[in-house]
Amino acid sequence: MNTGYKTHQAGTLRTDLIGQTVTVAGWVHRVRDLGGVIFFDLRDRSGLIQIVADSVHNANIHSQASRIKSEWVVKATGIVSERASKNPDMPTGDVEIILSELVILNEALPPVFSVSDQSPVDEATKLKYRYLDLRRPENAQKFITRHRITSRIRRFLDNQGFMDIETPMLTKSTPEGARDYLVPSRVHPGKCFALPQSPQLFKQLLMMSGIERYYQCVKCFRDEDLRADRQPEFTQIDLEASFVTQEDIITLTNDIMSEAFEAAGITLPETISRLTYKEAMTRYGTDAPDLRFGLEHHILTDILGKTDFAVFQSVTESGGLIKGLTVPGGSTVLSRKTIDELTEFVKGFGVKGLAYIHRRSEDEFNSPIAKFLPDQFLPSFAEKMNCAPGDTILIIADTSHKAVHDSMSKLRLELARRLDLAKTPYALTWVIDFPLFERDSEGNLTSTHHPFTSPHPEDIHLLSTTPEHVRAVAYDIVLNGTELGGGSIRIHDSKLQHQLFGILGLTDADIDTKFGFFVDALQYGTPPHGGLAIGLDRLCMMLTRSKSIREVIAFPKTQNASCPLTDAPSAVSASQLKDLRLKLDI
RNA sequence: GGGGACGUAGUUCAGUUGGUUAGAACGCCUGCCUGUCACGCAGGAGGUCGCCGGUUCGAGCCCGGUCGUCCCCGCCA
Repeated sequence: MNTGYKTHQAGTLRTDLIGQTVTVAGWVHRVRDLGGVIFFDLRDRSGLIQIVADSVHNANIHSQASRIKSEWVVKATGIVSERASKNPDMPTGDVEIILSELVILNEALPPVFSVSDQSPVDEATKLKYRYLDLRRPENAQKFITRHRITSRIRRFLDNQGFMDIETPMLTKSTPEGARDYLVPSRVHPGKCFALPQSPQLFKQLLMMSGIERYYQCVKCFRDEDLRADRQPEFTQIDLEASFVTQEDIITLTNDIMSEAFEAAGITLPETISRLTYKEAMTRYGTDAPDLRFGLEHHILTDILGKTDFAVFQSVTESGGLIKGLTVPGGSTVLSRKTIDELTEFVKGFGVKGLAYIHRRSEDEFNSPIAKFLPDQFLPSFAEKMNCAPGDTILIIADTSHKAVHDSMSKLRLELARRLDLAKTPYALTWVIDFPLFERDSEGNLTSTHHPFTSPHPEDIHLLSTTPEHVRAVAYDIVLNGTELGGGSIRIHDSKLQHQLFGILGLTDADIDTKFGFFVDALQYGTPPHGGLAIGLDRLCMMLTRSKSIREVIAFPKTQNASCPLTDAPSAVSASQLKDLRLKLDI
């Protein structure tokens, strides 16, 4: 980057430039004033270079350099020289610039917090001065990585024949799904646009438009509560293709993952495994399992339901579920206190308790429920559970299957965290064969994925009889227990789409108001099509080993969805409200 | 909507059972210092203990409320 201000990037200077005169420009990172000689590190996006001003060698330049302070913006010219004492910790540590000309481009207030070290800062302060926070090299590096990932994926999709097409940000509110961010229309008093939760309908319309392959790195908006991995506005790598099968999308996405991991300098796991939804729920209790460690669940309803333990009996008789898992080395690692803590932990997910069986040695077991179990039951049970001497079996039983899956899933993660079991840094898996529908809290059928997802061809005959048994051609990709992305093959037949809306309880009038334009379009020659969306922020978060999604978003929101830097959202003027014909009721 | 943690100097934190003048490190200011790289040394400035109210002879500390930040549950097709 050779510009009017600089001949070189600070972090790129090496011994091959010794003897050359260079000009660099950037921020004063850190000053070490020894009196007669001043060292400072100049920082630009590329890194740091040490600059030295010597009072004997050049008294004038030394006196100029004595003024500078942290975060001043300067332009420095001098000869690249080999250092007398090299610094092996710096990429540029073999050389330094002997300062011959210094231009102070801008002075700066002392930074509110240190840019030159990585000391923690309160989140609100950090975000209020995000431009200082982003100067920290470790933080800036995340955006360099994010940029590399994004541009690699774009280039890959370009090469695969995908076209980048923009879709509207001002669009129609859809009542299903997350809460919409609304934008009132001035021209249409009382009516609102919604910001898109995803470009779902538009990308399908693009397939109907004959585009065949579409992608976009696109902002999506959901007005729901935040989490460490959730922001109200986030970016998806959204793609859709015509004349494709589930297998095509999975293969393509595996290649995208390969590109992304490589761009981040991380070796992609050798295998990207596949689980059906049913397997995932049985073995891990969740549709987004973390496969970096074992601790697989076993379903024990049949085995333990017939024992004399009253809890297991009553749970089984009322159609409940019993699950267990084996903790290697548990009888030493899981103290009484730890088990009590874990019991409290699982109670938070709606179950009443946690049973344990320590296998102290080959045939010595220790468990409060042992007395309810038949003679000679434990050794064979332990074999079935892969419970070796020294291991522990943990068991949860409840009438609510969901509570058992939930609590066992969270227990599995908690155990892995406490015992540091995740030895593989990354584990990717596909989860396929999702159910097409699930029941909401009132018992009504709702779409698991979204209402445009194609039913599994083998299950279409079940639509009218037992819809909850219908599988969808829907697939999620899961990285370390986090859902990274998901998609489906869509319905391209308007009659089937109509039938599905009907099963979801939509009347013809509902369909017409909400999706009329879409159902219309389906009838004009829709190709078979399908696609997927990858959460780019989450992907970058995981590939940069960040603790929060905020670290890979340049200007993120706080947990209450506000921005300390701009103070958004903020009150608007009476005249703005008047233009929109809005009256506040607060 | 709910549960939990936190809020003290510019920054990060300590602050004992409620008791005289609230401390440390880094940063900042002044001076000294020619090979540092977290430079070093000496000195100095810097506080509405988030805010409001209460209890008390007395509150950074106890109680209530409120605001802010984080984590989680609900929510996120």
